[in-house]
Amino acid sequence: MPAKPRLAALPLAIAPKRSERAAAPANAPSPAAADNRRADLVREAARLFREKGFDGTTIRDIAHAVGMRSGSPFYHFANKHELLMAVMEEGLRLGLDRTEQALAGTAMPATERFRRLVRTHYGILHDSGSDFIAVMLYDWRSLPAQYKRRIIELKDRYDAIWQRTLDELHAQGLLRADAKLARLMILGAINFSA
Amino acid sequence: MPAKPRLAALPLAIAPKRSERAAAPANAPSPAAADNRRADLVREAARLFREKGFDGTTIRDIAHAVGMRSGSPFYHFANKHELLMAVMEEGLRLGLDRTEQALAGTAMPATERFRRLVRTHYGILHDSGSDFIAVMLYDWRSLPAQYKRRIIELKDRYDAIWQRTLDELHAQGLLRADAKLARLMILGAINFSA
DNA sequence: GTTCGCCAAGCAAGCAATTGCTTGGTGTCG
DNA sequence: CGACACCAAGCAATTGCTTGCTTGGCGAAC
Repeated sequence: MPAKPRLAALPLAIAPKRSERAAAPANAPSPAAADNRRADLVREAARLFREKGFDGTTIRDIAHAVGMRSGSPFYHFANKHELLMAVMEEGLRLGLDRTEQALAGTAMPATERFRRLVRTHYGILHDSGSDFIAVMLYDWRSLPAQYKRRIIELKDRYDAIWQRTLDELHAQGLLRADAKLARLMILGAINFSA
Repeated sequence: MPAKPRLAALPLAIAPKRSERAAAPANAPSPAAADNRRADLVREAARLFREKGFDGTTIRDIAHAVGMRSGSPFYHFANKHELLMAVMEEGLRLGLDRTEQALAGTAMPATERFRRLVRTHYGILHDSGSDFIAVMLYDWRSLPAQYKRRIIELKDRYDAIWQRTLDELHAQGLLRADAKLARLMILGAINFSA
């Protein structure tokens, strides 16, 4: 890492600081195609990060993988770390969606919910195109603290779903161990398969 | 990483390639003090690798941590990757020793052996000064394939101890699941606590 | 309908800093 | 002396990121 380029840090407030709006598509003229490239970047970054790690992957690698030149990704992301965060965010959002969908519909016994949680979590980790979550496990260290907060918020939502089910099992006497510890160990066991 | 300096790759066979003997202490005149600095490097490297990752840690960081200058560690290790390998090797050797010691002495029932294995493995992961194994879990990706072989050999010895005990439990009907899968999940659950 | 201004998107080129590693020398101790 | 352990200085390559400019397409004004 070249660290922060200290001298160039003054924005001068002249340029519109373009990548500012990357998070808010607003009123794009061709909304469908517009965000495709951003999504391409996130997808390829996920693949490469998983394969070679965050530090092992260069911006040039990612740009090249989607047919851009080395500087162009910075149009969509302010810096490399925001790209990493986008990968993790996408992964968690996908995981949350799939999990909620797996539990949706009519009520079901806690044991069945538990079964589905395990199955879905395993699926999320191993399905094609789900490098996103693996990146979270591998490269969590590389995410600056300021970005971690955003991701933790999402992860808490995911953990809460598990916790609710495990608490229920515990209340029914079907789980002897402490529910919180159990969650960590069960998720640990499944995650380790990655 | 500056990647491999391609041009300098030819050894030229002129220099005695000093760090060659790093792996084989052989007949040092003052054996006690001589290897201390090498051990210092390994210990501090382990701490830093665990904290900031292999790529996130520079040779300068490690050197500074033991009171050396940036080039000096290369007297003890041919390159950064060999230092990483030394960390993992040390960790596994320590783990093996502790585990064998925990099981030593008189024969004991498989359930008791299992209990001790779990306890010891947890201890290895969390005791002070045992960053070694954590580095293996975190930075396995960063180890070049040629070095991986050496480490895998040691790791197999460790796995074998577990496998023997789990097989025994399985034979006694005390473990219903497939023993090999069980080992992965149990170790996964414990490792996840790191 | 064509011209004009404008914007999203990306390119080409390069800067500044970092980083692994090398080389030649130096103090020290047996 | 001579080896051991280390330092000082620096090289070559890499890397994140910036800057100024080009291109294609759109809508409004003429």
